[in-house]
Amino acid sequence: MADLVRQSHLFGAPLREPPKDAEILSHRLLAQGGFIHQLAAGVFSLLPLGVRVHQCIEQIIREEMLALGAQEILLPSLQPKALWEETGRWTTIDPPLFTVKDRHDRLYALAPTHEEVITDLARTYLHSYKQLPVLVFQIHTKFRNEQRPTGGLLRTREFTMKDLYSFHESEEDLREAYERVKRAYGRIFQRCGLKAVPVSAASGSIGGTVSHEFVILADQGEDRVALCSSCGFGAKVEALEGKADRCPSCGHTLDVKNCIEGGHIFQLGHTYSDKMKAQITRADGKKSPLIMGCYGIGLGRLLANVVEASHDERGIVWPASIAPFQVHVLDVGDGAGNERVTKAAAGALALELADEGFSVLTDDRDDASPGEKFADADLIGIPWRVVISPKHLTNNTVGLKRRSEGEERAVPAKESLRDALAG
RNA sequence: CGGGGAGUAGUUCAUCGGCAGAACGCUCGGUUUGGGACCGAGAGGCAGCGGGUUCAAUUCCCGCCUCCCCGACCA
Repeated sequence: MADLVRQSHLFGAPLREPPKDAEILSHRLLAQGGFIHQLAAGVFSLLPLGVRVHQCIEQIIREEMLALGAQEILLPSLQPKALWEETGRWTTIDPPLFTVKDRHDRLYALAPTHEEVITDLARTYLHSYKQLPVLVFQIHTKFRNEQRPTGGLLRTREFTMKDLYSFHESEEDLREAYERVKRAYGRIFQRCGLKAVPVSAASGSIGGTVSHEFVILADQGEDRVALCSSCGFGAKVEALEGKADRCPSCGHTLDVKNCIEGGHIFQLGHTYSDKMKAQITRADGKKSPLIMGCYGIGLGRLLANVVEASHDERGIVWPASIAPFQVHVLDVGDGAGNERVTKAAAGALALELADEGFSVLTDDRDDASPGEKFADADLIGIPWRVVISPKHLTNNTVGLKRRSEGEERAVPAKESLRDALAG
């Protein structure tokens, strides 16, 4: 199935000027590039370009989750008040719940996280140690009633999250799974083109004992992390009780740096299973509470983090693994009446590439000048740019340029182009 | 939730008591074409909402709503 989109019909074209409210760089580039559109404070639509990147991230995460042996589920966002009262979080969770009433005045929470619902399922379906360990995950919408959303996609009130929950017979099993998930998280960020490091963190209103955040080092980050250059220790500054100047592990001086949170994993233990009476029968015939872990990554934030980390003065530079398209085909005339021929050649090439399995965006706009097409291509940030012009047609070449590199080079059309794109 | 700022054309912004403006974008015609081209003609507005002052309010006053920024809190 050919994956080909004509830019003349793209829903959500790049804007000449960024929206005035976009101050954070990733917000500006994503909004100007036509990836996202803001509806309300902290509430965004994903336009086709944004959805394509989002889906690439989803796919990477899904692959890593399945590789862990996790099974995909889909849990409801509407959750009855009574369920949240079992853990006490109906009133204590921070930020406070978004709530809605049905026609009978019954109250529901719009789920900010799914520990209650998954624990309810676990106590229904898990009864024996023989079923354990078991890992389940979903990629789904979360609602968080933040006091102040900021930075475009960096902190929103509605967002897509991958949340994974693990169930174990013992704390030891939990720790083993926790380490496996931690490694998978490292791979996820790496595959998305980000360098993220796991550091000790505070558990907040999720609860539990041990937790780690995956943080992305960034000057404009709103959080602070303390790193030890000597032994590799790292912790969120807020998680360090008292002094954040010396490493609690080896005593070396700590470097405090700005960072952005990319993911958070928790060893929950039996906090939720105690409150919700989720128990299994062990080999010795006795009952014990399920031991749980939970693990989250915000997809929109991850997407924004990639833009923060990978851009230049002209626009976004997508890593190939999550780019909205693989190839951007541009036709450029020279004023000698060749537009029709050039456009036809570009259209044909775009279709061929799409038939061969490349995802292709083709800038077929009649009324856009070459400069405008180049500027938009740089802004959108597709890894490969292929230019068809009368000059290239004459020489039987195409202009090939990597978004991440400097100059365009002429390559012989057809096979050479395939080789270059494949390499 | 405290402090600050802002709501006028699709977008970015002028006008600051007296018939609603520009640039860009959009439509039509023509000329252009390798880094955001040009000429001409057009369409496009309850000036966030509600009240008040005034002969007259986009403009002054009051209330509300919304958005942004800085703080305190979070994937």
